[in-house]
Amino acid sequence: MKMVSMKDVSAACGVSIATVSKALNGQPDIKEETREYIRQVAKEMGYFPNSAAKALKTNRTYNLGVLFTDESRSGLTHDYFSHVLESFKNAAEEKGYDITFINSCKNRPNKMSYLEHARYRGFDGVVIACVDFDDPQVGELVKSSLPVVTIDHLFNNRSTIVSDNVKGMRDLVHYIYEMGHRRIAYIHGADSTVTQNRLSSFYKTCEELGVDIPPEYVREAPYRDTKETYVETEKLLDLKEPPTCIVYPDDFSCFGGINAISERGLKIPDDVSIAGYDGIGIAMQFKPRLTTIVQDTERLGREAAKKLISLIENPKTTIAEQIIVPGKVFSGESVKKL
Amino acid sequence: MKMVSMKDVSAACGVSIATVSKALNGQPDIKEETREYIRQVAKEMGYFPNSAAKALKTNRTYNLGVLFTDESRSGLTHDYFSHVLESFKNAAEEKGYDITFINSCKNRPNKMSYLEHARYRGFDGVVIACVDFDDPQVGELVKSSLPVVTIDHLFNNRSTIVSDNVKGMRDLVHYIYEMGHRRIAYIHGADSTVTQNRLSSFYKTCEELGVDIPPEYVREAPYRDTKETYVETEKLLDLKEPPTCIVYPDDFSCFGGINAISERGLKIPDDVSIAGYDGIGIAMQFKPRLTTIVQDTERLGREAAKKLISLIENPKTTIAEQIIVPGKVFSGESVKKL
DNA sequence: CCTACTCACTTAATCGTTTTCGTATTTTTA
DNA sequence: TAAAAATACGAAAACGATTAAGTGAGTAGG
Repeated sequence: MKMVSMKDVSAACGVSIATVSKALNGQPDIKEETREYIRQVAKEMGYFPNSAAKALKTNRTYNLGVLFTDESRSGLTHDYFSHVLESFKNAAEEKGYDITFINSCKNRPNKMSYLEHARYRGFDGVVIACVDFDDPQVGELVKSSLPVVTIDHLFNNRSTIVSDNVKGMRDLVHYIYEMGHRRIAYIHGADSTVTQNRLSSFYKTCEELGVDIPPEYVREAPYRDTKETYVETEKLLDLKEPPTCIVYPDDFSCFGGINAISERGLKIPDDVSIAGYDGIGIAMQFKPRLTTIVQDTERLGREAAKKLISLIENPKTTIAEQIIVPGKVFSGESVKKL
Repeated sequence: MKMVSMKDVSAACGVSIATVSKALNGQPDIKEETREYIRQVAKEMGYFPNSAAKALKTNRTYNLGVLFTDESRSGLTHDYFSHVLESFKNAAEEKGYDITFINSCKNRPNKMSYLEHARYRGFDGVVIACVDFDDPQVGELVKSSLPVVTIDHLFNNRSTIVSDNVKGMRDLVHYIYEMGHRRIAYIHGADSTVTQNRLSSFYKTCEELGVDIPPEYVREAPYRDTKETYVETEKLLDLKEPPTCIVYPDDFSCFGGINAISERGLKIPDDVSIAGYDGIGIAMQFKPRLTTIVQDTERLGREAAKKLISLIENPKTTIAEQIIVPGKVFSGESVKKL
């Protein structure tokens, strides 16, 4: 099926191609009735612009690149990031942008770097999340002249949208403290900006509250790994003085802890309290509902899109900044009042 | 930053643009040493093709459109479909295709239909999943001349990849039957092809097995809705002869049932058995692990990509067919041996 | 009535490729 | 050795849009 082009419309209207272009794009030097007529005919003929031709001429694709992979290869199936992406996508679409994935170069037959891929496709801008930020290819992308917004990781001179992990962890610890807990353990995720922020905030808040955290209360398990949290939870429960509350890397990995706890015949929260991080749907619906920090994924995605598009459309006046999106304590039933 | 084009390469090499194009594309009428030289120079100069120009000329974008929305607006955050999409994406990338979302037209400023959007972007093909298949816009897309593959829904003359819901439900019912259950309830999802297949398979299998299903054992709740399954589960438990096993629309919605059951002080599976459908990670890890049908999302996505690309690259020899991907019973601990 | 503007449109170049059709040179064939 | 055929490359026209510059008709001003 042949696409109808401006040429066809111009022929049908008896005007030049330029006139059609201007009429359709709302240029001022076209008489109102001519414009209406052309629009009418174009519509009837089923005309739609050809994005490739438009992009070639204008150097604008109205297409945004999305770099969304992580070491655990969870990609789109990652609860947190899929929500952020969904929101990013909706916000971008509202402004007339489409989104395309920048792919893992290893998959590519002709292997391009992320940056090369972005240039090849002519993305107007790029959003980076959930990746290994130490990857040199990511660095290349960030240092390029493309508009870039990162999520949950700060680069020099770049805009970033971060979930407020410092305040989040702080609020969570405060909540737990106020519920009367003093023996608080934290199984934190693998090393990353996010983890560092949460961890240091955990220590700092505990110190402020005068809560002493023995070294064996702080352990590590990868994000979203129930097997590891299962093991670490066992170790915590085996301590001669076990914690009264355990904070997990994220909601998903909580379930590993829940398994370990209930296998010992212990009840949550009566015998042990637990808390997660993220606010994924299931954790907040399943009884006992999980006490957690709900990250505002909707806003994270929306702000990222807004910032990126602003960077694209008003490069002069848009400043690189860090936008911090607060989360909220969801007080489920998994932390007991002591 | 200026992109280096073939023109630049041709100037640097002292050959014509045509020669550069041919050399880079492996056309046969270029001397081997010239080709090597041009390739070398192009590489050094950091040349990369411009996809828009290429697409304009060849009418091939190596970009696939993905239509992935559903009435509950869960979009990317849908467990099942995000897994299928992830796999589709990986398979497509391996063959050199990128993927771009076809968006919900309501978001578009200049509202295009799905088909118009697909034509505008020049997608080589389109995959459709998780949408309201009765939407006239979807119909328009399916009836168009674009290569189309649908997931979990069959259209005339189109290729589709379906999860084998008939066999899946059959296997699940058989498993439950063999565990000794005779009073089996089924809370099915909202009406759709998927639901119809599962439901009729449920009835048929029960009949074959000589299991009588009283009408009040079959209820409806939307997919992924824990509140509704909670309510329906209560109704089932209130029956004078409650079921010994309840099958839910999907794993996620199972958790609504789990809540209802444990709130009554009943234990799973000792007092009531339950089963889900999907095989989402959490359900299979959390104790008692859920008995469910694991849909082969990896294969669904992969087959969809394979079929779509085949349709694009070998339109003559590729036939429209229905590819049925079987699932597997995951026998967790949520169905008790009676 | 002549000049100077506007207005509304057209001409033509251009974006970066691909591809058809030449054409000049070399190689093969009779 | 002359004609035919193969080889290696170039010129130029597209693809579908945008846009600067140009043009002719109508209007305004003096």
